[in-house]
Amino acid sequence: MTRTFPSINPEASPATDTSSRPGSIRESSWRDYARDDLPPILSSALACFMEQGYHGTTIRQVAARTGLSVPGLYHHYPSKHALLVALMSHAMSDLWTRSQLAIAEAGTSVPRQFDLLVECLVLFHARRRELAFIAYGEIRSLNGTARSEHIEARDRQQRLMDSIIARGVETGIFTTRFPREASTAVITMCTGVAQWFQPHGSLTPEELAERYREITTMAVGRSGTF
Amino acid sequence: MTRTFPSINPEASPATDTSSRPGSIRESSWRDYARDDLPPILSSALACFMEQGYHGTTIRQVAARTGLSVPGLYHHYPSKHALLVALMSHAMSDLWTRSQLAIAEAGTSVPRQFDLLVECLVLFHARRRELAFIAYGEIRSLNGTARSEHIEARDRQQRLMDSIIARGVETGIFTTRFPREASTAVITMCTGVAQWFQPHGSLTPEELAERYREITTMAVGRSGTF
DNA sequence: CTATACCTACCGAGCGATCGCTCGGTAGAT
DNA sequence: ATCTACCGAGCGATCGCTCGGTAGGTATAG
Repeated sequence: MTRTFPSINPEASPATDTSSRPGSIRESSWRDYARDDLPPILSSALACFMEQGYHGTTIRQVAARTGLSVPGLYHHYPSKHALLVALMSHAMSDLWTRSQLAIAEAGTSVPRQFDLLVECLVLFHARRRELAFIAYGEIRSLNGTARSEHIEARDRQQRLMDSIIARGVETGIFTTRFPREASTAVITMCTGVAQWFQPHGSLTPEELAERYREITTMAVGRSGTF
Repeated sequence: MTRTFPSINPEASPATDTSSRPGSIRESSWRDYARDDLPPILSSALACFMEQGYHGTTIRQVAARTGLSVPGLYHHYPSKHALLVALMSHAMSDLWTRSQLAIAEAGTSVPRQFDLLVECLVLFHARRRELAFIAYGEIRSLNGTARSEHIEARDRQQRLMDSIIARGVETGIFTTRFPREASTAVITMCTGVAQWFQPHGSLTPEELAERYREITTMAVGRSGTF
């Protein structure tokens, strides 16, 4: 029943190596969005889901976009639902990995943890806009265990922000009277970026992250100078 | 071609009159969500769209939920798409009407306009949670002119907040360095309420509106005392 | 007062199209 | 001989929608 389906070669480009650049021995990898490692079929599925939603997309459209026949597609994924699950879990695990790296880089300073987590969230939802859009908009299209696992991953992400803000309020660094709602508001702001950000707009993801860092900082009421 | 389709009687309940209560001659109507005037068919469609999305919902499900046959439903609405259009335009015009009433009540004070608009937005997205959820999540399911009209209505809502924050920054009442992004952030926060608010949770819509008023006030950097 | 006409508000049955998915293959590499 | 990586054809189910009705109310003519 539980067959393993191989995935199409995730483009093993041997030429460009962005991990080591002259001048910097080790960049923070959670800021790096140079390579998009989505296999071709998932990339096609993502494009279709963006345009028409999960239920509005047919398996034939995904196959045609990839240059495959319908049985050719089913050789790689057992069902239409599996395409959505693969996209969703990829999105949530990628965001979780980046978030943990960002917080690790921040060390023990709570305001710095807050700053880097906001930066991480904004960068992800701007750079992986389509993936994040689907991950937050198609939850109700998930069935069974995949749905509860996705919601658990989302709640875990929320608790990360909750705990940072709660610690900031305890130590008097953040002055907001409503830590829980402020956390929800900050998370909503950052994930909402995926719903309006335009890659060719006037702001780069990095510029937006800096502005959102300042706005969210004011929202939680950080004491001291800016 | 353009037949007019009548709507099912929007419940003419003659008994309860909530508009005039003892002690207050005229309440602000934009805060009143006592009566939900959605016709039965649209109410069924909304429930189905919430559970499975527009494309995931069949016309037979909507009909069965209303207690009608399929042709019976088509007597009232010419197509499945028309159900979505009716829900969308109802949501946007209701929100627009309430927003204008809120700002009118605020008078010429910019901070008060900001406060009441935030309160109006939070109340709407908490009290009309399902309607707002569909209105922001099913835009891509809209076709033709309905889509562009909906987007125009959404942009008009955004400009309302933009102009208030811009005036606040000009007069020095708001100190944010990024009025445009702060406006987007505030709108995203408030509309995002529809994605997580639970009617039977620990906060009433009114309590949440008050907390969000304070959080958004800090986000735009209002000068002076709180 | 009745007869006919016309209206709204529905429904049983079903049409053509399309859906997710599968069967039974083929081509090439190992 | 066996594996991966596909494909042409098509199956049963379901989709949005429609055809040709019926039941009951109201309006007008005789």
